[in-house]
Amino acid sequence: MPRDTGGMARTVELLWGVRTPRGTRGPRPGLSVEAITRAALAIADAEGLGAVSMQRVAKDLGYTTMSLYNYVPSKDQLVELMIDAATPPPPVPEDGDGWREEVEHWVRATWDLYHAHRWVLKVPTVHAPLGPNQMAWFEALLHGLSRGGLEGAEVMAVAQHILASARGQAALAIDLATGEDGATADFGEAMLRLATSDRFPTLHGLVAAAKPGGFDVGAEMYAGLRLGVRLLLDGVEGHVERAAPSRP
Amino acid sequence: MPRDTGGMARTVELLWGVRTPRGTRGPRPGLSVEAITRAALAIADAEGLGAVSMQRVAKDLGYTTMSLYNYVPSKDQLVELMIDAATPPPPVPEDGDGWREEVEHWVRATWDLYHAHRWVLKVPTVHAPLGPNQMAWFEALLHGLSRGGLEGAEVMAVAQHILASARGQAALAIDLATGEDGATADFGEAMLRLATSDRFPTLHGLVAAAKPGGFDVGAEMYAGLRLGVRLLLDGVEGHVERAAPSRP
DNA sequence: ACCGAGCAATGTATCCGATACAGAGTTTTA
DNA sequence: TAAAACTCTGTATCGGATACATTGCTCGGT
Repeated sequence: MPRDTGGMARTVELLWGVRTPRGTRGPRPGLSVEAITRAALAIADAEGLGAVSMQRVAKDLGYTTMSLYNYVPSKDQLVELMIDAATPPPPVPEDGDGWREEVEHWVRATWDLYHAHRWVLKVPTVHAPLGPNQMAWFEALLHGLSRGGLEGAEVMAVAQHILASARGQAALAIDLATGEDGATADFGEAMLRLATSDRFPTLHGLVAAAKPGGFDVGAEMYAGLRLGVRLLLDGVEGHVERAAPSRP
Repeated sequence: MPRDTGGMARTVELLWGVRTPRGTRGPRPGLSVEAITRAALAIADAEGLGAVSMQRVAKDLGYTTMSLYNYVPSKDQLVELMIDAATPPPPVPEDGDGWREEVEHWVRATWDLYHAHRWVLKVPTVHAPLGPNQMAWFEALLHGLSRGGLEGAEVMAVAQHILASARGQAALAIDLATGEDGATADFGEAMLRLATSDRFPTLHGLVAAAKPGGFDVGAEMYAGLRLGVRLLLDGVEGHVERAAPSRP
């Protein structure tokens, strides 16, 4: 259990660069939060989260391990920073797009984002988007959704719903595609052998039906995500119409 | 990076109790996979995943750390076992229930389940439900959904969608409620301060609107989850009707 | 009964990784 | 120009996972 190396206040400070204005004394700093974050991010992108250790980051930067602690209070915080740093500006909605298209583009972009930084999905603790970039990304989703006509709290609920789905599907897809954790390619085999028709009738049926021919897990799962989102948005439309039948 | 302590084959073996029939020789085993799993589970439930170490589990059982490795090839595998062990038999659909009710009950049960074992949401790598209990739980969802009239692959897609949402919402709710990782109660405050109306107009609006009065995060978020699921199921209904308008 | 194969438990040792702490050297400011 | 405020460094501690060698059962075959 990591100690209270600052709590949320500190995290936020770091994420938003509101660093307590350290005096102008002492030697010229050779490092910076940004440099450290960048280095860590590079490692994670290239070799996975497991390869990111304070020692490793420091070595890549040509400094001592402990020097990092002058800028970042703990590794957990560093990971926090990495996540935000991995998040680019959100997709810009195209001019003619309806709100549904805007949302669907967002979903696609999110899918791609997770694929570009698979390690993000391995970070255990997930909280609300705290950093500026994460927040901006989420804001983009809210923007699209809010055009759909939902009431305040509903927008938030549906947004979280979509975010969770995207994340979950991406995580699964990546896990199935990359045979990392031991959940490997021979997954279908095991499924078929284990999901016997007596104990798991529905599952068995589905797996058996899907069996014919190896298939592209990624594409398959993205299609699934897409379908889910579409159905959800259908539901949203219906809901909005029902609530406010006063529309031209 | 944990070595290949068995791969999925081994994992599955363990989860399903298909242990290679170890000869009948040698001293009477004092431990068992089940006992170890139970002990670990108890620790996690009581003190969180962070408190679970091989040393700790062994100590609780009154054995040496290394003796555990006679039964469980690695800690990762143990966690896998814990997750499956934490999953009880799925909710049984009540007789008069329509398929939507069945699904919604499932969602509720899942929500409760995650709350009963918060640590599960902190396990980084998530794969398809592999263990028998996990599989049974998922099967229950598939069962409900399949009654809705979706086509094979669609059932799977929507099921994963729902599972991901439930998991995501629960994770967030728990994270906000439990001030664990540093994301603490003063969350709303920070939100308001950071989500300025110029950079995050929509978010700002929503947060500001929701502000009046502290509120029950848990209830609030469950309502959100529920709404999302309902809208999704609305979408499913529409989709099914559209696809097969031939129904009494 | 007897012996050796096969296995359970132990104890010890290694190898990280995070992070506390105590200098040593560098600027700045009073 | 000395003290203050820092940045880096080096070293040390504290877990945690897990390899390995050892000890001592216990059973199956004689």
